[in-house]
Amino acid sequence: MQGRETLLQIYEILNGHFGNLRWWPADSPFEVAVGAILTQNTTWQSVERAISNLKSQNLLDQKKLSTIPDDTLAGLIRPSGYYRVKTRRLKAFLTFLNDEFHGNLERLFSEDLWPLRKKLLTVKGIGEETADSILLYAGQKPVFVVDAYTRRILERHRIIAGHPSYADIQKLFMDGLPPSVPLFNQYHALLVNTGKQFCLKKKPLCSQCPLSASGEVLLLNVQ
DNA sequence: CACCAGGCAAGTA
DNA sequence: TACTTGCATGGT
Repeated sequence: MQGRETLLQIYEILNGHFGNLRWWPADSPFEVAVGAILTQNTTWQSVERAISNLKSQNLLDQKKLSTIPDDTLAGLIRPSGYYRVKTRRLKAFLTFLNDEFHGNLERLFSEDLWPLRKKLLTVKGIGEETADSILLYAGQKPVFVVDAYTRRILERHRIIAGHPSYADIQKLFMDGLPPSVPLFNQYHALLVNTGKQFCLKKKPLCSQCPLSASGEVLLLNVQ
């Protein structure tokens, strides 16, 4: 598995195109964690409405959010879609936070990355991407976030073939890059921006994508 | 009208 | 392990 040069090469191309994205704007790590759950299979724009509703009621903290009725919470996060499911998921996370870490995110993030990741994955409603988003963007842990855009971009550019698992793709990046939080943060942001602009499901504007336009050879097959 | 979005869990084979 | 389905609002 070579890849190190290629992955850094891709990063440089995208970074040159988009610049610093300063991603996951939020006022607190707690807001990041809530946003990570709300954004599941949903546009960020929709999530912002939900977050805005919570903020307007001053509910965006661990204590208040865990005590308000499910129906109230559901009504507020409605614009983000799957609002009943996401209500359960938020409550499950808050319960987990209360039970295991005295409701304290600082305490949660004081644990080591991989054991903590494993614990997060036991929470119903927190899967790999959500866990990694929380760990990286809220907890400043050096873990690479893989999402639908990441997979699609890599497939379209034939950097991966077949159907590698989340763990396979994550390993590709983490073996091929230095474990830097700012790097992982910006890289994932770049991939999402690239996906939104050039690699949509129905409109693959690959010819206009910076990766195609660069003329670089980006062939790298995993496995 | 159809299709998609920064997933996940539970069920089935 | 590898599919399939339900969840739901809001934008194109």
